[in-house]
Amino acid sequence: MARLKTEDRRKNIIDEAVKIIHKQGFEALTIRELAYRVNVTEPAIYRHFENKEDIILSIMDRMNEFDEELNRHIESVKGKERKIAELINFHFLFFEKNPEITSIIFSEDIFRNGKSLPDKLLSILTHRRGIICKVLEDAKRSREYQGLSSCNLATIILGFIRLVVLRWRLSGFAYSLVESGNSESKTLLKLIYNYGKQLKI
Amino acid sequence: MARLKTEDRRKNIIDEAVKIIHKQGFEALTIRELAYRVNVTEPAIYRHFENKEDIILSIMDRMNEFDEELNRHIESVKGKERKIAELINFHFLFFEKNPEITSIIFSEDIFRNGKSLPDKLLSILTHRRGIICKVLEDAKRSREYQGLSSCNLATIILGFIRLVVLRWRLSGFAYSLVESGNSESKTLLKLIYNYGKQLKI
DNA sequence: TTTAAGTTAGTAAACACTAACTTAAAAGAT
DNA sequence: ATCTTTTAAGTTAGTGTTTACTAACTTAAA
Repeated sequence: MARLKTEDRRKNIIDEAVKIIHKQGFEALTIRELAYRVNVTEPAIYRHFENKEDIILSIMDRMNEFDEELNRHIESVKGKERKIAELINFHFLFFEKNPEITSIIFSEDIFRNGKSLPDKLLSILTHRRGIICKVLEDAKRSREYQGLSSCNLATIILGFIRLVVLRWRLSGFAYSLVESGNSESKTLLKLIYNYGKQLKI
Repeated sequence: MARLKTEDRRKNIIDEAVKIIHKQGFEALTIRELAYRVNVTEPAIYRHFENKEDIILSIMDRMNEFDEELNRHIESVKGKERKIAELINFHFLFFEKNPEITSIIFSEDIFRNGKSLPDKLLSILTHRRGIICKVLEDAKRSREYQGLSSCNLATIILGFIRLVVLRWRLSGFAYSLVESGNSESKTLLKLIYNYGKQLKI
């Protein structure tokens, strides 16, 4: 059996764990299934993780992938005009390219049990919301939109994105999220961008 | 042991099942826990339900409670002016009054496994979306709003509501959903209602 | 007396995990 | 470069508990 250093094996295990959740649902994430997918025996898993909760905490850390990309995106649109449209599009692009991560990001019930999972989840979601609010404040400062509360707008935008993604997931990822999502978002963008124009009159 | 007719016992069992999911999460819904809560032994459960999946299908039927109330609400606002605002408020009122049902309605992953669960879920969600679209078409016909696609608007509104409710749930139902939700929805209503006004100019 | 709901006493399988043993790979010695 | 020792990753062989569920028996209610 080819041995991996614990760093690499941990990544290998979490990669497979995410795949299992994505394809079969959280209930299928057993140590047995995981060991099978990783091609080691069950006890080998415990060489790298203390227990199952430890594994799930590491799965949650995968959400950081998204947050990192989100921050990169935010840096890349500084100075651009339609930051909101770009932000929405970024979400759809990212998720379409990484469907597996939607099985973690949009499945709050997975992380409900355990000692430290709920707190960690709340912290992650709060932090991300903060990022979006800041983007919207930036957009507001550069007059991309006016007269609206940034954080309330964040709720509208994020809620919209979540539902569009959920429908895509429930369809079995059966169509292009980017096309469908951006088509639907025209209405939301219309509302936001034209609200500013109306206020100018 | 006081015996109930199967009709009553089934209701008793599903009531308790919903409570378990709400308080402890889906994972806690074992036949053992359920029997304990109902005050019968495990095999007694099987007098009334074929198997666990049968139980879960019946839990899903509880979503009909909401849809029935939704239809009642729709009937009661016919002819009124701000149907959209009323609709959003209805959601928050209903969920605040029935927090347990949010543990079913907003937990798609629960219903992921099993032979018939995913299809049933999709059917329920599609049907409900259809209802909301119709309400919005009605509102459009009575010029409550203009220039927007009803179904895209439904996505925006439903997505918003879902996220507001999710945050309430994650807070441990720690504040008034009606107050908080309606406060946040002012921005969305502003967008929708003012868009119509802008088009008139 | 009959029926149907409830019980006791299991069943097979799965679950998360441990202890002791094995061995591949890295580190150290020559 | 080669050999030896050490380390850490992987294995076999379990453990105790829980899970969904069944068969046969009991009993409340019609």
